Amino acid sequence: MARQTRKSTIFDIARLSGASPSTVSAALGESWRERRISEAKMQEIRKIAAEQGYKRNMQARGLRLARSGLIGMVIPVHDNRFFSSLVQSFEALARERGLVPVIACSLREPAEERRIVETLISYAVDGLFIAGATDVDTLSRLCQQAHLRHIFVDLPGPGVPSVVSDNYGGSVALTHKLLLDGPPRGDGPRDRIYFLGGDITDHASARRAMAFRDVLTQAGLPPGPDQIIPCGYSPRAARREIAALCDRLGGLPAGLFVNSLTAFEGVLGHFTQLPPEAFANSVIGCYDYDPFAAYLQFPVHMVRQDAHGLIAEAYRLLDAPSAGPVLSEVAPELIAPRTFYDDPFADLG
Amino acid sequence: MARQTRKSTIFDIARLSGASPSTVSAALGESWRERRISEAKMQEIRKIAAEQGYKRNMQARGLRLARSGLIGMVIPVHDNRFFSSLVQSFEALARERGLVPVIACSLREPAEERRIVETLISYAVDGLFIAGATDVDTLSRLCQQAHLRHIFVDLPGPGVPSVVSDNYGGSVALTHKLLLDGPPRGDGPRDRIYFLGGDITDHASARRAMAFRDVLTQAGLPPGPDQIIPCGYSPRAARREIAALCDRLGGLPAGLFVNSLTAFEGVLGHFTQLPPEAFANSVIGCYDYDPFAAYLQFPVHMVRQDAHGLIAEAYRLLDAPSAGPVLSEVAPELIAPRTFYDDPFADLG
DNA sequence: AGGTTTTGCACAATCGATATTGCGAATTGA
DNA sequence: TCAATTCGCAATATCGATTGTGCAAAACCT
Repeated sequence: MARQTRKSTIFDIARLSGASPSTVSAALGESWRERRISEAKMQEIRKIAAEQGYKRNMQARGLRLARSGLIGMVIPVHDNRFFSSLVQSFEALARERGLVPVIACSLREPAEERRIVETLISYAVDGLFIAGATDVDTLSRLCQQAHLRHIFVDLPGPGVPSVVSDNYGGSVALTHKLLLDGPPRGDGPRDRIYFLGGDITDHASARRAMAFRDVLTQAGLPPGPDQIIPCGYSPRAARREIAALCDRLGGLPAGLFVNSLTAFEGVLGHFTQLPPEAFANSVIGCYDYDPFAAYLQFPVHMVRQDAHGLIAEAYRLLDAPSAGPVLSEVAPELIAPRTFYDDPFADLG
Repeated sequence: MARQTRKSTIFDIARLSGASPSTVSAALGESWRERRISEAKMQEIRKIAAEQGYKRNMQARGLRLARSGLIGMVIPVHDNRFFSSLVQSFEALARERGLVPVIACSLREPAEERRIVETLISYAVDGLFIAGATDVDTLSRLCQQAHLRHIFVDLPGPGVPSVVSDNYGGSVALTHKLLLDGPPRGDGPRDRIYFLGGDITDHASARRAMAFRDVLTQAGLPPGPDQIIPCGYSPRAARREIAALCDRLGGLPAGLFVNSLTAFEGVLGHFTQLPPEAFANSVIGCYDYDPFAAYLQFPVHMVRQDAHGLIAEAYRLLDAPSAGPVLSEVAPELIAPRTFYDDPFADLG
């Protein structure tokens, strides 16, 4: 609390306590025992440090130790339930380990992803989680050059420990639901099920689309190429595409598999302009869960990815240098329409 | 790209280029001109550095310069549309300034808030945004001791630059809506409007509750003490309270003002167990906006806080050392039920 | 030509914390 | 009682980048 104009350093504490800087350093850290600082001295130094409001300079410490106490995470966007849930768990577990989380979002821009990773390397982060990255190869190369332990989440990296959802399994379950819950179908275009959103070149979307195709094919309803519309993750593009589709079909299709919450936002933007009865003969599903989206005017089947499980597994892989599988899959959960998932980790705000 | 086992430093680049470390430092930074490094040498050094995959050590740099290039933000939770929108804008604007955002969430725990701020001070962040903090006085004192520029967002700090929503105005508008859109009311308990959620001891909730009270009083319907239920921000508590209320009233009240998205999540948890017709004679409003919440089975009036505006204003105050008002208010926007707010800043994922 | 300024860079100090080493004094052992 | 440990701490080097200072050589001036 002392009235000082400069932040105090171990040298100030050393002067005030009559000890040497190295003793102060040891006394304030974990190592005072093995450095043979007497308990009395340790207590005294800590008392003075507390009085002075001393806080150790993590830059100096990090420079000396060649590590920072920071742990980084790259995500595409923040304001999306899936990614913000990932972040929420990432933070909690980081804090548990005494690490300080640094989160950056790339807006899915490869150049931005690169810059972020380079920056985090500059700050000597002790580990890096990369979620939903587009240019995984480059990022992984950067990290390896810097000897930085890193884990890919949601989208797997090349030969690098990765944790992803069981996208195939989740998509199989969701597609089944859409088939079974839908109205009895003939073979007109409006009787089909459509897959909308996502980028088919990324692993997650590719797996989901593959499952979608497989289930439909098995059911004797092999999808045509127009039934898969990977229009990216932008709400706007999704809105445009669903509007165009409804135009073509003269109404909603029998089933719609929306491949992300962001795309679903766009879809919703279109739906707001339709009368309630427009949904009567459609079943909607969305890969990813949002508690509000689960209770819309029309029933929505949702797939809830286990964000906490993904992150917990990612930390596990980060700790085990090379044990365990390179690609770890975590099962998602199919949430029935109008079901409130009572997330134990969400009851905190 | 060189095959090296250690991260390269300016000394390595110096050796390779035949220049001195100080020259390398200048050549790689902005100051090469004023330090009279010839353009040829500068180019040569940069080329070598690029080849070596050199990245400067921000800890060393930060230690020397007494600043870090980091900018911190404390929020209560991530997986909440309001805060994740704040974070999204915070990040974008930080990146624009060449700063690296460090975000930490406190789960509204005063002790955690303190630890976070202390930690960020240890890392010498160049500025700090504190959003939705509970123990503002302590946090502000910590920052002032460390000579750390800081701004309170959402909840104002004591005599410190703060940016908040016009909570009173927003609440007046929302309460009006609930009054006007509701069914014609008698004077039974189910004809009243209730205010649910939030912590009345914090500035935002207090202002909103005051506006709620004022509007009802002006309308000749002064609220009883039971009509304001500040049960905090936990979904679970809100769920419990709304269930209890419905029990007492024998159904939903004529109007419900839900004072945060997290509380609304809990309310929804209860609503999922009610039949659709239960909402027939009720009007629901929620302070804060979520695109999915805007399109639930029943109409919901929402107040969308201008997250981007709040953050932009906060950066402005952070830059202007003491100019401008200490408390800056940003107007929120009332969003009609089933309206899709097309956020230009959200169309990125 | 001889002095002055400018150019282009090297040297050394510095930021704050930590780990290794060293060195008296206290303690132990025989 | 004297050597051998052990104890408790101080000195010192180090992490990597930046900045003030110094010093030759080149350029300029009269």
